[in-house]
Amino acid sequence: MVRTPCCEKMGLKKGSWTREEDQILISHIQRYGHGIWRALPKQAGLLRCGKSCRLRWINYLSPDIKRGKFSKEEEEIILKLHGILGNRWATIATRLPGRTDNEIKNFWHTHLKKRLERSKVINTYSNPLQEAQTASSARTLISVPRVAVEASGASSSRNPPIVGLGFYGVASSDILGQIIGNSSHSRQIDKELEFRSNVYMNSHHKGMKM
DNA sequence: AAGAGTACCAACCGCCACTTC
DNA sequence: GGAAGTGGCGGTTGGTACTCT
Repeated sequence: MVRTPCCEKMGLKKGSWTREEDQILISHIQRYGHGIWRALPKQAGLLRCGKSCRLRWINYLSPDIKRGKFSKEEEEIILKLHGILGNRWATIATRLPGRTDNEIKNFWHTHLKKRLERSKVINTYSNPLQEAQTASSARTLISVPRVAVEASGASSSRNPPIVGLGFYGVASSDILGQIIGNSSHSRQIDKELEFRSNVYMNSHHKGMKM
């Protein structure tokens, strides 16, 4: 299918947003709502493409957004959910009110990823045998269902097979088996992941209260 | 003081899923 | 059923601020 370009390149502004542009966007959305994003810039009198407006609003201008540093608790939630869900920033963001997928993604790449890598290195040096055993057992659990899922067409660039070690190995024998047998694969995998992250969040909150 | 290297984050791009006709 | 339009997502980039030498 041939797609029309997101925006006509001619005359549309790119790069950082100015205060004036922000104000125009905010007041337009407050007055009329965003409606169809692609039509919004023209209606609001902005020389931006709809996508750019949407991103700006969702990630920075929306009143629901919580700015500032991530708390320890938030960090922990991101780490755990990333272990379960992989790079599904949007799904992870739904568990962190006020945080956007972009913010979480940036935070992951600039802080948590490095920290995780560092701790991995430390663990490897401190206990290489255990590391090797863990990796090997993880492969055993993961390899079979992953191959099957891929062969069945359940994986895609949007929903790649999950490589996080969280619950995936546990899921391999029962639920994934059922999923592989069905036709609407990725949705079910999503639901499964959704469920598991909910389970985590519930247990996490219970744990926090204790 | 200044240049180089690094960290951070806002924004863009391309792709895919969903909806509408 | 399929083409076309739109929204949303994740990966990546580019600019700026900060730190180090």
